[in-house]
Amino acid sequence: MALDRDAKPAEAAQARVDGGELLSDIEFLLARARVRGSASANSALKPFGLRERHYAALSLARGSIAPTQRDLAEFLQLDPSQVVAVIDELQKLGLVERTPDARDRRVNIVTATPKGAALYTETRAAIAAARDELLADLSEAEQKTLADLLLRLAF
Amino acid sequence: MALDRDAKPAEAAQARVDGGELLSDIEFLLARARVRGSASANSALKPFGLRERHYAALSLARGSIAPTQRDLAEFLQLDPSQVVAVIDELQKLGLVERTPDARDRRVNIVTATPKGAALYTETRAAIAAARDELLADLSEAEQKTLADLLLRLAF
DNA sequence: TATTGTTATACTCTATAACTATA
DNA sequence: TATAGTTATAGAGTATAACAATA
Repeated sequence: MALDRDAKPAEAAQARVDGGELLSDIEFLLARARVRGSASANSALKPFGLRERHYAALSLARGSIAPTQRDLAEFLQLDPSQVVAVIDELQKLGLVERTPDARDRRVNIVTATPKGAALYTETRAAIAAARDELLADLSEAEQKTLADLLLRLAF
Repeated sequence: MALDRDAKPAEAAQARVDGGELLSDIEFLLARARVRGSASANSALKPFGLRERHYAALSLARGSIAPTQRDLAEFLQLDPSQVVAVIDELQKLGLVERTPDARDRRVNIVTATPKGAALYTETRAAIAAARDELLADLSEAEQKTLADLLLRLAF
């Protein structure tokens, strides 16, 4: 048996490992925080049969400006071919529609159906509820600060 | 030709798409910021033939407490089988060594070689240089605040 | 000739289960 | 019986190239 090597997994590694420099390494922290964020959102979305990317695409599709698939690819940082798959699935579920642009028939404009808009509202609430737990250690003000800083970093 | 649909890709999507609610969605922002962070770090590491996970493992291996592979798995949130692959590669490059623990011969303790420690210093500087560009829009104080908040979110 | 959406393909990342050697 | 490391495998996620329809 190891001497100081038998504690609970989660905290153990932190106590046992010299994380030193990594713990102030913003890329490492971003990667780790994002894993927690994705897990939180995806777990909230699971009952609805959706994942993060579907939620994000649905959110944009029900916005005030109906996006093209190209717009979705750019904004969501997905390859156009990945957008095809996401929209295929959302369409199969009756949550969005593809409408060819009358002015340029190569273009598909993606809009949420009423069903899609309604489900978006539900899923948004589910994600927000999970988020409360995710961000429990941060005050409201800190959450706001974090979101602001991330927004400036993300774009 | 589209009317308001012809601008440059990057800014275009932001102007053209109603990102509204997503832009205050911390999970979405984390995912996007993390893509930028990983791209920055991986691109800095490319000349050295390493990727983020190798860098992180090397960082821990040259710390004051030599980790076991299990420790690395927990701290880096990698599956033990993935740690095998990472350490295999680092070992093949002569950057780390596996030493069986005398007290428990199942356990491998991972330590950086002098060559590994030296390369770590180099790669760390390369990542820091890339980071300056990544975080150019944030002041020093803001960078510090972001790192602190992420640390609390990440653990 | 260039662009949108699509299909196909491959490569990385992640998750799971089963095996071995040790305990 | 349980654990550390290993192997194998399958599933997501991501990146690239080529194609059809349209501009």
